Amino acid sequence: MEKGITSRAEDFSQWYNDIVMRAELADYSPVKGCMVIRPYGYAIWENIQRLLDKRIKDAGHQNAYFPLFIPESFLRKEADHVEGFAPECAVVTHGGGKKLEENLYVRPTSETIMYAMYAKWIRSWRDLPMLINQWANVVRWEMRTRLFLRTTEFLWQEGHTAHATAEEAEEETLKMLGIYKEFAENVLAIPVYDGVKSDAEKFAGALRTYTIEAMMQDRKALQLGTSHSLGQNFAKAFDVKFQSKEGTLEYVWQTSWGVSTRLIGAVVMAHGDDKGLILPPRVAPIGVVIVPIFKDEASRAKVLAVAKQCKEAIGDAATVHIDDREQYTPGWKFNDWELKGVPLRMEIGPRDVEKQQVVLVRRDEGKKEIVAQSAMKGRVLELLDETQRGLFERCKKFRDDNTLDVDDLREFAAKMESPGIFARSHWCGSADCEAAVKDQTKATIRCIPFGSNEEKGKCILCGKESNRRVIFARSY
RNA sequence: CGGGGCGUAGCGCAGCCCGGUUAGCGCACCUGGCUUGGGACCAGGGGGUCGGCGGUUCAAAUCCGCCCGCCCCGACCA
Repeated sequence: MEKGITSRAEDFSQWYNDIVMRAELADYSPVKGCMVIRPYGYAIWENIQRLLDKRIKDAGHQNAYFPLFIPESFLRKEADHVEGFAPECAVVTHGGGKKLEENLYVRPTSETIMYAMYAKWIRSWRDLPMLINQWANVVRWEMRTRLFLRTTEFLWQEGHTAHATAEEAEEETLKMLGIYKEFAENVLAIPVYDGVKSDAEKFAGALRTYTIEAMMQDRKALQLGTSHSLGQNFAKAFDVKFQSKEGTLEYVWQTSWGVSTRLIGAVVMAHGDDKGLILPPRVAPIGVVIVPIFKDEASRAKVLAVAKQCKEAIGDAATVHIDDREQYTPGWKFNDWELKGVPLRMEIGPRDVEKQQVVLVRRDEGKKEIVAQSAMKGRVLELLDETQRGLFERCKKFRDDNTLDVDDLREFAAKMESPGIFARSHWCGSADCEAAVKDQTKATIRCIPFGSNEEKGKCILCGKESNRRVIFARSY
């Protein structure tokens, strides 16, 4: 393995690519714009899936699977939707050597194919709410791709629900956004701003789009997840109706929400350092790596025996890996596991065997700590916990320190350029002002945040009355 | 699609300007030895359509033309 990763300060984009490739999360594929998720990266995704899937199911949803192909006519049924997605779709025109009667679109998202089925399945208010989630791949023919952040094909989950009332659908939309926020903060250790998107940024076909937005270490924003209040737009397009208790025929109110493999990119850019990845313990494929150190066959046997005892003692409380590769020196392994972002390293050498102790080193802080073997398990779990919390706190402080109230456009533009910020600024609500700000500063409205107090002010661009601040940033 | 850069061993590169031994170096890989508390060392070894096609020439990685691919920067986006 080659030494040296581009530093974040030197070139953040290059650093990101170096980490993803060198930590063996993903690799470029023979297909342009597509990536191969390698075993170590996929293990992170599996952890994300497992932990998020539990939350989705606990909230009452069931998993199902719908087809990859969508008839062209389905996509065309909702005007905004087709306008938003059709240009970036892959289209199948031939099958079995023959031209198809109707083109099939490879799903860019599954609203249309799913709601065509909902129309069959929903008859009565008793069938509601319908709460279905799907784990799937989708394809969007993006111009420029970046590993995990934007690839032609990506993996995600998409939840799609149907409700009897607007209120219930709205409640569901916000509930799922809340689950995403809790997941991002407690599992990925990434603090997020939650709020609503401006009309310009909302999902094609939605009434409203809610979002969680995080700050990466280059101070750019990354949208981690969205939850859409679809209203009755799709219900009307797909004729999804139910008979109410009162006997009337009503269109359902719908929601959809999703997060993708982009979350892995977020973890890299939120926590990593110049040595490599730093994984939050809750999603790390390996929580603790034991590096044995020995001089000869005799010490080797003793050290490995103690390593195995430690692994067994920890049991299911954390995932432990013993790195007993013989062709590498301990120093090489230290660097390798730091690159891979394993949150906690345990060193065991002849001295430690002698004194019945182990050496523990947190990945994020790098300080060595000697612990008696008798106290090892408790301390390991404590340190994993502290790492999980520490990563969140560090990330939150960075974000908060770089989130500023800005009321002057010149200052706004200057700070967007360098060092880059989340600007809390007033906005009059007009799409023209929003577009002009983007044009002049490359910053977009990430969200109109929840929980911000009403406050009189003047639009950052036009100076007209505004009654709240919104968050502007440059984004991925 | 516009701008920039790059294609030589698995990876990173030198050689090209100024054509001429057997195409070279570092890392990785294989064998053996010796080592292991922050990226060890020694010896031996395997691996190449020099991105592709065509042209110039006695002779092309090197000069010329066309094509292809990839990466980075913009417009579009989870």
